[in-house]
Amino acid sequence: MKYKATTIKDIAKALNLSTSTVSRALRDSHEISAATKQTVLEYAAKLNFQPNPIALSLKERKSHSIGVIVAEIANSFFSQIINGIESVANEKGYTVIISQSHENFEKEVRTLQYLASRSIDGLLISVSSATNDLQHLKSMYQSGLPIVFFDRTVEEIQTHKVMVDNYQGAYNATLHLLEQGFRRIACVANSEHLSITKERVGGYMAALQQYKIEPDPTLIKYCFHGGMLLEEVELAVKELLAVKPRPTAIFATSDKLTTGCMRVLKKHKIAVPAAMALTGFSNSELIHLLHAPITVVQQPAYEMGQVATELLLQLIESKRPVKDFKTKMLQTKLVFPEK
Amino acid sequence: MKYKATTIKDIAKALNLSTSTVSRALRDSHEISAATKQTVLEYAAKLNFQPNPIALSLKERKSHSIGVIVAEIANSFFSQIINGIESVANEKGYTVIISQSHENFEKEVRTLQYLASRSIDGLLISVSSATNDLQHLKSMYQSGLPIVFFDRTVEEIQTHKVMVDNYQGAYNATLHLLEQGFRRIACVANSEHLSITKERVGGYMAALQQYKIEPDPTLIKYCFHGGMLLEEVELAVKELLAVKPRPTAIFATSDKLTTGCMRVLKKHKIAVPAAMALTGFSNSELIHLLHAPITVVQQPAYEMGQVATELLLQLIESKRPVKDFKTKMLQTKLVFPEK
DNA sequence: TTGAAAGCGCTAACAT
DNA sequence: ATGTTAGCGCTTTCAA
Repeated sequence: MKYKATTIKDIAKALNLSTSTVSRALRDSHEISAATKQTVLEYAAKLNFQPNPIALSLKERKSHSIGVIVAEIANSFFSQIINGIESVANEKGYTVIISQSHENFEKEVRTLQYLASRSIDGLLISVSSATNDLQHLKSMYQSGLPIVFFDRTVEEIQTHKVMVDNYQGAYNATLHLLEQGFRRIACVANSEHLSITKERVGGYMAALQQYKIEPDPTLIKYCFHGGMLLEEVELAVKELLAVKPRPTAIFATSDKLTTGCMRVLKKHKIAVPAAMALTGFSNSELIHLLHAPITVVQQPAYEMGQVATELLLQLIESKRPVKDFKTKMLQTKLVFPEK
Repeated sequence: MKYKATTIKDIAKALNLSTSTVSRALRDSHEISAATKQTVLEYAAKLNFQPNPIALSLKERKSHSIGVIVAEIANSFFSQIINGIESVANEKGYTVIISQSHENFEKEVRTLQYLASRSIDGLLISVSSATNDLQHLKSMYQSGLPIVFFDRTVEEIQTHKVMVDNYQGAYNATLHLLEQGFRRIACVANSEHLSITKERVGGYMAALQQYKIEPDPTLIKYCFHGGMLLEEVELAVKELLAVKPRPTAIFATSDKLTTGCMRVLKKHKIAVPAAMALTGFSNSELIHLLHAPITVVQQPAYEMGQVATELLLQLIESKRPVKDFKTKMLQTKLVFPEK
């Protein structure tokens, strides 16, 4: 029951030309007379002719689509990144296919296979918190799929990468707590596998050391599912509350963990910041409306999406194999509560 | 620099068969010997053969992709709907292409054209708050594109529709305010064009009338941009605050408006609910963490996405033109603050 | 300057 | 049961 679009053939027939001539006219070739070109163009415009992208793809062996894998789109940070990705991709004529790993390794592998089966021309990925084995990405990469990592990058694969200065962001946030007088500062971190976790925990520890405080391993809790399961955050916070002497502040290394901690603290009726201060990474637009106004590390998510996409399209459209890979590092911003 | 995938031809050559035989083996045709089928299947599996979806699309004149247009993905309500859409679509082998109108009419028109140019097999849409003219949708529909409307539907186009019982949801929320003793209840509504606006304002008025309160038109404010511009919400709230006697409660008809009102009230240091009660539609997962715990009308967004997609795929895959169109109405839930 | 023909990967009607 | 061929819509040699 689908409408049959006009093809180059229809135009050729109507104008008594060959399909190649019509094609040339539309592609603005030089080997064609101005008059013929004119006729074809006018007729095509009248019929609102649109070249069939699928036929084009088949011919060019390019789908003009790129795949994106994030943990979940219902997360301000990722949805802002996606907006940045789309702004660049659409402008360059690429379709964006968005998939979610839900912080699940098997889902990530399956979703990558799915994207590959849809013939994506390239991939943008922020790996899931459960991803440790990189075989699925390595084999795709080796078979020629251009990949750009953003946010959560991986060491083992040599390609373009875009992230924020996680170390500095975490350092700033922790320093802010220290400057406010907190000394027992705990850290609720994402999965230990992730690049961002190592970098952010590193920044946290550096700030402590700056204040001559020896980082206490019992104050660092890792959440394998990145906060997708509230229970794991609850467990982490509970354990922290049991540590003696009790920590007085928490630094959470991701959006989901920041709001997760908030949720748990509220549930246990622990006032923020009176009984427990809280700060963390977050790009939520509702952050200033939360019952406890907290300071957060904000990432230039939109920009990160744009930069990553530009790099990917460069890879895709490059004639020769690219060997010079860039790692772009953007700056975070410490955002204080609106008074 | 893209990897060249194995094709049916490669297999045929290697096995000394014709492409049609290989094709038949892979498609599990009956007109083929078990032995040959076996050989082909094994070889194909070894090479990890994946049929080229683009070639298939060209052949079948189907892209196996569906377009989705929502106001913005960085909105819990919509991202939950998208999750529902993807769950059904992917299972049935369809790719979902997500686009955002950002509540802008021109963007919606452009994005629809873009989707059409990508040969989508069908469209799921919640129209933008700025959409009044439906020509773009009508002409697509008339030329044969299957469309299912969800959330914000339109009267003029006869097709499947999925939404919640907006009237009842609004009625319940307003009634809740009335039961708490509020009598001067204002309404901050979305664009007047939208189906959801009419229905929700209708439910709001019905609840008032139930309490023998004559709805006061000066207490109803419409936001053309659906709250995308905080200024319009601020203006609405300011105007409401100037009305004498001043309203004591606000019912907001959408997610963006509910949080928008909250933001404005906070900015103007108006305590919620002491100085102004607030309730409204919202699917935000952070709603219970807000500084003022509010009651909200929650929609079964995930389910809405699933139902809409099932209906759309039905339309797409139907052999004969469908004439019997369904309008599915789901129920909302009034969610109270966690104590 | 234009047309004819091949080919991208696959399926299916038509031979054999 | 298997092969040959045409064709989906388009671009691009190669001929004229």
